[in-house]
Formats: sequence, C-alpha cells, structure tokens
Amino acid sequence: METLRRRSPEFDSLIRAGPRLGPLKQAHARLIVAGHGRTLPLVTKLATLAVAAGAAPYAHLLAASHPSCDSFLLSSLVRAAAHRGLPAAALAFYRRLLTAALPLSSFSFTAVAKACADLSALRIGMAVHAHSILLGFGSDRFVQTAMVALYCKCGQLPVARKVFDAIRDRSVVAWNAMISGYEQNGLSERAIEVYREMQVAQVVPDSATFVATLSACAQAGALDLGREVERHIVSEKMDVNVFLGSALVNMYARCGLVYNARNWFDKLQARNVVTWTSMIAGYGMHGHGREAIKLFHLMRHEGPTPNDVTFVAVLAACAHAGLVTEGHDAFDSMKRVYGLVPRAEHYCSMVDMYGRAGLLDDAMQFIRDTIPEKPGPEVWTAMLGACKMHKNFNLGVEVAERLIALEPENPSHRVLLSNIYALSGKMYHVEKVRNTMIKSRLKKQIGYSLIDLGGTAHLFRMGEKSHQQTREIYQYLEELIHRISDAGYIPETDSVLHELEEEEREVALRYHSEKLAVAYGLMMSNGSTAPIRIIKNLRICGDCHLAIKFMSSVENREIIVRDKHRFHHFKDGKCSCLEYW
DNA sequence: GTAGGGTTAG
Repeated sequence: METLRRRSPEFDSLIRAGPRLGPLKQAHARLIVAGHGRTLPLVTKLATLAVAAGAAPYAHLLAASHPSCDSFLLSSLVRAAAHRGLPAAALAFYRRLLTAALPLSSFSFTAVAKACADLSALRIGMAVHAHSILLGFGSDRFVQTAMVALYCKCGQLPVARKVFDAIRDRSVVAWNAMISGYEQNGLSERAIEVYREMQVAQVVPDSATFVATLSACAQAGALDLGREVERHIVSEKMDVNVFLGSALVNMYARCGLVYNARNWFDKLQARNVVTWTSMIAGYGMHGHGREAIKLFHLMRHEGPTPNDVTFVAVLAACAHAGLVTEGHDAFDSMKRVYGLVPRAEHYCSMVDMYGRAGLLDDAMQFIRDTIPEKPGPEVWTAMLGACKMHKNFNLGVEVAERLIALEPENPSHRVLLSNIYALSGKMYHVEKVRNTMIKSRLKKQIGYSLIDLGGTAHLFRMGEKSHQQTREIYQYLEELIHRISDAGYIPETDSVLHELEEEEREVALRYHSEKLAVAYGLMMSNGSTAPIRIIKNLRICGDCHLAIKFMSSVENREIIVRDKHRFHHFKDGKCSCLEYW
C-alpha cells in the first residue's frame, strides 16, 4: 500500500504558481514571511520552477545563497535547465555540483548528457561519460540511453551503437534513441534495420518509435514499411498526436503519395506549423504549386503562423511550378508581414524561380539588389543551373568562374563549368577543367538510385555490377532500350552535357543508376501493375528523364522517381514535371 | 521531501 502524504500548503502554493516568474516571486516572498525561506525542499521546488520559467539566474541566486545547498537541488536544476532548452545553464549548474564536491547521481548524468547533446559538445560529453563510468553509473540504463542520444547528436554513430549494444534489457526509449539517431544522421536504412531488430526483440513500440521510423521511411522512400507502421497505428487505435501526425504526412508526401498525405492532414486533430509546412512542401515536391499556394493561403487565414521553414517550402513550390508572381508576393510578405529575415535557402529559391522561368535578368538583378552582402555559393549554383537550362553560356561561364573562386575545393562547380563549356562547344576548355580535377584529385558525388521491393531496398550505382542478378538486369535493360528505341527514343548523347554534376561521363548513359533501378523494378514485377518507385540522391539526368518517359509508355507502367529536388511521375510517355525541373 | 532517458518539416 502506498501511503498518501498530504503536501504542505507552502508546497501547494509553489505548484499553483507554476513555471511563471511573477507568481513564483510572490510565492517566494510568502515563504520568507512564513519562515520557510531556507527550507530546502521548498527552495528546490521554487528554484526548479524558476528554471522552467526560463529564469536560470534567479535559480542560481537561490542555490548560491542557500547555506546547505545539496546535490538534489543542483541536479534538479541541471535537469530543469536541460529540459527547458537552456543547455549552457545546465552545464553551469553541473559545474557547481562538481566544484562543491557534492555527490553525483544518475540523475545528474542523464541531465547533463542531454545538455551536451543539445550543444553537440562531444568533448565535454565524453568527459561526462567517462566520469559517469568512473562513479559506477556505467551500467545504469538511464545513463546509457542518455549517452546513446548524446553520441547520436554528435554524429558518432559507431560509438552510440556500441553503447546501445551494451545496454542490458533495453527499454523502448533506448531503441527509439538509436532509430532516431540513425535517421537524423541520414542513415535511414540503418534506422529501419534497428526497427526490425526491435520487433524481433519483441519490444512494444510507442509513438516515438513510429515517429522516428516514419521519418526513416520518408527519407528512404520505404513506402511498404511506412504503410505497415500506419496499419499498426490505426489498428492499435493509437493517439495520433501532432508529432505522429506530421510524421505520417511527411512520410506519404516524400514517398510520393501526396493524396494520402493530404488525407491524413485533413483527418488530424492536432496540426502545428510543422504539419502545415510538411504538407505544403509535399505539394511543392510534386510540382503542385497551385495546391501549395492554396494551402499556404488557408494557413495564413486559419492556421498557425508560418515560419522561415514554411517559406522555404512555399518558395520552392513556386520555383518548381513556375509561379513567379506568387513567389514574389510570398517573399515580400515573409519580410513585411512576418518580419522574417530571409536566409540563403530563401534567396536560392528566388533565384531558382526566376531562373527556371527563363527570367535570367531578373535573377541577376535579384542577386545584385536584394541579397545583402555577398551571395553564397548556393545562390550562384542556382543561377548557373538557370544559365544551363536556358543555354546562356556566356553568363554561365562567368557564374561558374565566380563559383570556383568562391569554393575552389568543391568539385561539383568544376563539373558544372565543364558542362557549360561542353554545351557551348568549347571542348578544349572541357578537357582543361577535367585535367585540373584529375590533378587535384577532386572527386564528385556518386549518384545512386534506390528501389524498395517487398520491404528490401536495392541500391544501384552507375555501372553497378555487384547485384546478384546483374546479368539479368543488364540484359533486361538492353532489351528495354531496344523497345523504347523502336518507339522513337533517341539517346540524348549531349546529355552528358545536361545535368551532369551527377554521373561519370565516360560511362555510357544507358547504365545510369536510375535506368538500372527501373529495369530491375520492371523485371521483378511479375505481372504487377503497381507503380515503380525510385529514389535518387542527385538530380535525374536529361537522357534518363527522356528514356523513362518512353519506358512508362512502352511498358504501360507508372514510374515515380524522387530526385534530389522533386518528384517525377512518369505516365503514358509524359512526366508530371512538364520539363520544369 | 521532491526528479530519470527518446520524439516532426526544408
């Protein structure tokens, strides 16, 4: 039987004041008058609430002026500060604990680990970890879990995994930390593996598990698993909170089912700025600029206040749909109505938007007149893309040279420059740029395409030969290329000269990763007519874009490709992007 | 006389 103890009226008055500084100060005054100004438990509660109210200095004063300030008081403050998003204050309270030579508890370590995680302070975090082991907390599950989260936040996944593996009897929270850690570091496949391991271990997942796993699905384009998680949520009648709701919307949008995303969006009880932004970004990625703008107007009318991220989504949507006027208005209202300061991403989207629409002069004028100080490399990259798209080679060369001067060590700028030279027929210059690259051993990003079949992701790199069915896949692709050639496909050999930051020029276009992935998807479909879904890490190249249009028509199959920037829905020989990349 | 770890968008 648990004994119910009545709380003192003083304690109750603190609880009533809550994490609000004004009422807390009044309560503090009453404590002093009642002769409780030094009663440690009450001071502890008061100081903790003060931190929760954001008033760390006030709490600090309370702690410092107490003659017998104890470990409990200070570790409560560490925890409250870490929890309240005041990691620097949390570290300061932790240092007081150390300098006062007070005993440390597992509570102090979990709290300070979170503070280090929020600061991505790896060195301090490692010292804290070592200290915790030294004091005998090395096998405390709570401390271990906090360390997993810490190493994940600092990008030290192998270390995190080692700590995770050493936890005996891992709680659902430990699993969640590991899944989300992989996902947040771009290792969505690993995140999915851990989710599967968790199922095998028969640990009951909670909503945080699903949030992290759905994010991994969104990243990896793992639609089947995303649906599996959704079925679980529905059949278990789980409460779909704002996190889970946003994760579902995001998963469907990024897996290519923008209507399912909207369905969830409409159904959700709780929506915040993240939910709205995900939905708008989803429309944008699919080239549904009008829908994005419509939803944005609805948001302004009856939704939460848009933030800087919302505007990234809105401007990108306008850029991908050629909605120049709308984008211009949005950019204007972002500054004037919402007082937001545009960042590089916003400027980029604007340049991209003018550029794609062929308004190169407007884009240049925007760069000159609207962007304060010197535009970054991203802006010039967007400008260069526009020059290439609209075949303005002189301007393109000028822009590419600026880029190289700005970031000489970045290989993709040189690839872009060599493409521009190639496009304008200056093959001598192409060779020169390539030789510089070879000499300085600059390597470009390697392109790959993913296809998810029956819950397993198959990864293809250009010229890939490591797949078990390599021979069949290449043979299938050869036949497929014959069939589309009969239908009128002529390889865009100058496509080397198109979107080529992506894949090696020497290798024949036909072995580009997306073609291999599509061939594999078609080969393995066994009479299924479900759309083929491909995820590509870079932008799709012009020749592949053309070839897949033909494939969709010859094979009478919907093919959906998500590239670095957007979705391409290929159907009946057409693509939803309407050549508007 | 009190507290613990994990959680979404570009």
